[in-house]
Amino acid sequence: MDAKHLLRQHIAKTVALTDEQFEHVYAHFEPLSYKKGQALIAEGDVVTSEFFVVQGCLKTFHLTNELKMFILQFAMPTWWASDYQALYSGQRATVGVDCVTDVELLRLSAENREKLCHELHDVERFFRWRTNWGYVAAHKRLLSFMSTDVRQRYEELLKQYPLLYQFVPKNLIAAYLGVSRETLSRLYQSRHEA
Amino acid sequence: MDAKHLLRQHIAKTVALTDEQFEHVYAHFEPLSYKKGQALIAEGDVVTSEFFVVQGCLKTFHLTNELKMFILQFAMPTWWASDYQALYSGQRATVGVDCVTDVELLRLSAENREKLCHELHDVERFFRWRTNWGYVAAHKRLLSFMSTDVRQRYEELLKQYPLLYQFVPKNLIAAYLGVSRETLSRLYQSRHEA
DNA sequence: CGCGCGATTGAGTAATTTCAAATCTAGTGG
DNA sequence: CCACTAGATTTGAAATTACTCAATCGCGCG
Repeated sequence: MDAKHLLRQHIAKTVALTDEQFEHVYAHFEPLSYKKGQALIAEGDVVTSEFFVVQGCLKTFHLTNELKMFILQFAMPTWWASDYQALYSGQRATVGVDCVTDVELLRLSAENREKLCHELHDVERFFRWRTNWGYVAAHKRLLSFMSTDVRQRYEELLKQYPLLYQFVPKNLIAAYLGVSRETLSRLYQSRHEA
Repeated sequence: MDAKHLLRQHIAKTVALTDEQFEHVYAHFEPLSYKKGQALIAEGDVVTSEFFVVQGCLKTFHLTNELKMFILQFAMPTWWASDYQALYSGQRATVGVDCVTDVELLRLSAENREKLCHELHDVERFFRWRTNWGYVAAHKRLLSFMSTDVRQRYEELLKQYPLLYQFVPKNLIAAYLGVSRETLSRLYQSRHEA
């Protein structure tokens, strides 16, 4: 699936754009490719864009004391990623975004997003809904983080992304779950036994 | 500040509505009063509305095994609260919303929200931005939950809501921070000493 | 063959939880 | 005004859990 069609379908789930409208919208995106390990946003950056993942996997994360990494989310195809706090407030990035695998993505600047939202009511609606789902996902994750133990979060993660487990190093999984890799290692051993 | 003016000002921070437009919008809200302890949404409910807090304080929370309570957020005046997952997906509520104090609020049904969003592009924009800020806040909280210890989260909470500490029972504070009330109690003792 | 990196294992330590008991506080009725 | 009760808060001590740090294992690559 190429970037254009993927975005087309993704938007179509929320609002119906005519072909011309979509062409106009699409013209405001910039297709980009990155290699595994490259950074799209580093902490401290000024953030001007958000990214729509076409292929591959991104992670958004935060480093404490330059020591421990915490992963807020993995972004798979059709997901969006950025430091939205920085993007909307103009502050410096407090979270980084980089490539877990080689990725193909579409870049949209905040400027273009606002332009499109003004031009087309339907685009504004699309972004409202997209953000809504993001909000719901963030709350779900917060809740899962607060109220369930590591064991359960691990199960949930495997259920949600069966693939992730295969190509993502265990220390990243641990950083997503919020435990040390040693603890994670011990967890899925006892799981395998059961 | 009465409900109408508060909502007016709140919206004005994002978009400029004419008086007639605002009157039209306001007509879709229902002013309501509740007493401390009353539930606006109980887990398992079908959710049809969201709430704009005019006065008082709400909490959104989840109960595990009917035993432990985890508070996702406190909603103060000009904040919105609901189970947005339930509201947008039609599923049953997984989080409850109830009154920490006596509250005055404005109820907006999902139906009316969508109607208004269709009628006025600016209202759609308002809700996009509102949800954006909610999304950012949720991520901030997730990050704070993952990467900082209880002690720091406690300090942050006090800084963010100096008032909260006075009228909210400690067990709710503990449920917000994600620790037992015993641990919280021990924490702010050693803090007082320092 | 050996190096290097990710993953695992072990042992000791630090922090939080749980459960139980003691203490405190505000509101009520006598 | 005081005693009393219910709910909230604090304290203590044992048990659990994850963490750290260090050592070992396993495997791919030069």
